[in-house]
Amino acid sequence: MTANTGSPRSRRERPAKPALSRDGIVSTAVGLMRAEGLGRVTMRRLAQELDTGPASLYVYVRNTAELHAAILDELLGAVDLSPARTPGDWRERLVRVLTSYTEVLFENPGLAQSALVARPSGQHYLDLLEALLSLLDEGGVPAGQAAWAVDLLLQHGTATAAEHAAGNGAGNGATARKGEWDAVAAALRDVSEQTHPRLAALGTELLSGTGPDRLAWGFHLLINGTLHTPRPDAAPAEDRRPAPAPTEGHRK
Amino acid sequence: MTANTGSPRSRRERPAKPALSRDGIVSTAVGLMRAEGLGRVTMRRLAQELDTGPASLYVYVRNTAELHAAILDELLGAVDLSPARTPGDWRERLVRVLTSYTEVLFENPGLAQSALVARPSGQHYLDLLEALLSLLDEGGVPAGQAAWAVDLLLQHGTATAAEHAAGNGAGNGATARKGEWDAVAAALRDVSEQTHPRLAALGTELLSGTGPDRLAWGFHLLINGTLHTPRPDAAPAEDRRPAPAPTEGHRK
DNA sequence: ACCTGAACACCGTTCAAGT
DNA sequence: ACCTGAACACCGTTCAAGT
Repeated sequence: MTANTGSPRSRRERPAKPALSRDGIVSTAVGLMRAEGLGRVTMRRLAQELDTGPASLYVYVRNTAELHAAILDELLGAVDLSPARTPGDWRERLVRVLTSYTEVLFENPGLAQSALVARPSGQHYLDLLEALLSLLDEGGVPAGQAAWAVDLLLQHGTATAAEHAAGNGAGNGATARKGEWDAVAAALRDVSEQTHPRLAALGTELLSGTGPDRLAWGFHLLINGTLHTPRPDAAPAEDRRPAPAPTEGHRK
Repeated sequence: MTANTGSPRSRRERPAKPALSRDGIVSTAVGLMRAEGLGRVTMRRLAQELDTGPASLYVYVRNTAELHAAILDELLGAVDLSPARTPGDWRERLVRVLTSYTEVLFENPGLAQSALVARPSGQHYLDLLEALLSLLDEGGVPAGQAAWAVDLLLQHGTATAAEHAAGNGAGNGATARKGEWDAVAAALRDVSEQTHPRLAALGTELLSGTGPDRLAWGFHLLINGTLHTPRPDAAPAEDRRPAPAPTEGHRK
């Protein structure tokens, strides 16, 4: 109801300068990112897009990190959570959700980098957490382990996506990364059998496998590890229940 | 022998401007970082420190990412690899090495952030890889799994350290992070039992535990997971050896 | 060759002042 | 209150020109 303020006199081209609001700023930021890449989503460029000065944005957003987190939460709306509610092997479904999450970040590795530092805390992020916890519960993972494991699972996806960032968005990505990759590959090739026997034996095995294969392997490894690793604070003996009675569907 | 060039006439204060070299640049960068934080290790500031213009640095360093990677490799010299060569439980020793790695990065979270994108490939990094592989081998982890697991283990340490970065080095860190953390905590507190039952049930359990406890738990989880997760490409049936004959010391 | 001055095209954030 | 012009204090990288 308080939406259409302002006079009917519009400013030339733009479809009437919209009033500033946090949501408006974030959604303009998302659009700008889709159009020009994260590297161009700066306070100054964003302000320009909103036809104002950079200082105005600071009324709604604390800093650039918070802006990035808000953008990310918006993007997380595209994560496919449906596997959490369909039948089938819970591990496979869990990996599907996590892969979807990672794919979203892969499209903007720069955001993944930000996500490690400034976590989102919006609606979509909470939905994602809930879906993951629900799948872990279905798999019979004890609640305490699940609570800590979610972080690890998301961390793996986030970090893997972040690894593909280079510079901050614009085109130079591929070239720069090739340089870095070759550096590691070259270092491994030139390694001495005397000083680094195991490295020499494994050779390029360290860099083998496709991205998706390694990502999925990592998720499976984390899931298996979770099932096999009780928390260090697993309650003092006196307070521990007899046997943590496996939840329905334990180990399938 | 080619070291002391230049005339004896020194420039006022500085102990005679040293000739530029990649090593000199990197070690000056390390010093600058120790003195003023990673946020001040910029091409311009570094050039100033070396008494030259920023353009000169590009003769020796491709870009800022490569500079950061070189700095990191230098710092990795401080990682304690001795547990790889002492007796005792291999898992504990493995975790000790990984913890030492993470601690080095914790002192400069900004570098951890860089490390995800621009991996080091220098001497110290190779030494670290060799030590980790040697411990995994001692634990009877099949070579293929070990080759992939190393990345995951280091990724966990790197990402955990990177999470503590804020801004890019200078003081504002603590304050900024507190804001972010509170945001997640607040979001979790206000979650609805109807829409997010599991989140509501777990509550602050998700954020429980000390940093070191969670870090170590993560490492143990990864190690356990590695032992329980064969690689997807584990060789076609025809080419597979009868039974991967456990290496010496399998499962201790 | 190796080195660099100067320029190009930008940044985040703050604050005093306006409406 | 909400908004902003202008300033402060910086950036990475390139390139033509010097030695």
